[in-house]
Amino acid sequence: MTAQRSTRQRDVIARVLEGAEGPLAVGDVLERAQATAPGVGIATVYRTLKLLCDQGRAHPVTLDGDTLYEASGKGHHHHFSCTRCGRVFTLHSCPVALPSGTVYPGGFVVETHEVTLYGRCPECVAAG
Amino acid sequence: MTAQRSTRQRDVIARVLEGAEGPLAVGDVLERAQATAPGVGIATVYRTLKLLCDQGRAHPVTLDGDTLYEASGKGHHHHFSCTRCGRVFTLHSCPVALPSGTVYPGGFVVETHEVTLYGRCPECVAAG
DNA sequence: ATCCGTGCAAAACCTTTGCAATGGA
DNA sequence: TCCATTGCAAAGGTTTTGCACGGAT
Repeated sequence: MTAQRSTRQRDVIARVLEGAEGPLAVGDVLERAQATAPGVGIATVYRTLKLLCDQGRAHPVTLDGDTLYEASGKGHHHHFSCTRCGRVFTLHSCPVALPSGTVYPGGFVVETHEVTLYGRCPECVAAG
Repeated sequence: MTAQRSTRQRDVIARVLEGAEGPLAVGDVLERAQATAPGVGIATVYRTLKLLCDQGRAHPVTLDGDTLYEASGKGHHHHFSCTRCGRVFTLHSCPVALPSGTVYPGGFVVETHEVTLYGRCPECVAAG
């Protein structure tokens, strides 16, 4: 077991994920982290994200080919990807009823599921 | 509108996608295309996949961080990823009822959706 | 005969890694 | 003090692009 040190960079990056409105791309994390801690390097962001994922404090979400990261422990949820502005939002209601153990037609035993909705976010709907 | 030419490479690549048992990675497409047309370059595969996607004849699927491609026109379907053997299956029934235009809680206007189920495929269930 | 499409190699990206310097415990 | 962590830059891997040749119309 390696000793973990608490550093300003790690705290800032963890806080960026926790305070986000949805999963963030590495570049977004870097940008937001730099707003609080100028000088943070991209390598640190990658290393810290990997660390947080290994610790189970965050996890990757691949959406539309991009790998995004979000903090764990926010309960069961899904994502909405805006086809106009590209932002990804977290949805707290779930459109499917597939409890673990459900047998899907064809004999597939479902353990978990992921749902992603695509469309216009409220702001983009308002913007026409 | 640019004129489209029919070439051996494009035909072969399109046929590879259409004949696949599920979505394929770029490397798989290259490998299978070369079995029929030796000498096909990776750049042509990328360019042709992009072309087919633009034409709506194929589309990308990102699964577990990898970008895979599959032929279009196989109807509305989703994917089941087996957590034991890693294979991806196509599911022809849909567990969500979200027609285009549905307004989701929060004011999100849904255009399309993607669902991926994870669990044990029939074979892996049988294998214990 | 056009000029689009191809293969090759270089370029552009994204992510990881090596290393000396920094800073937490 | 020790050594994990950092920033930089170089290395790796993947995808895209520039260019001259080949092939479809």
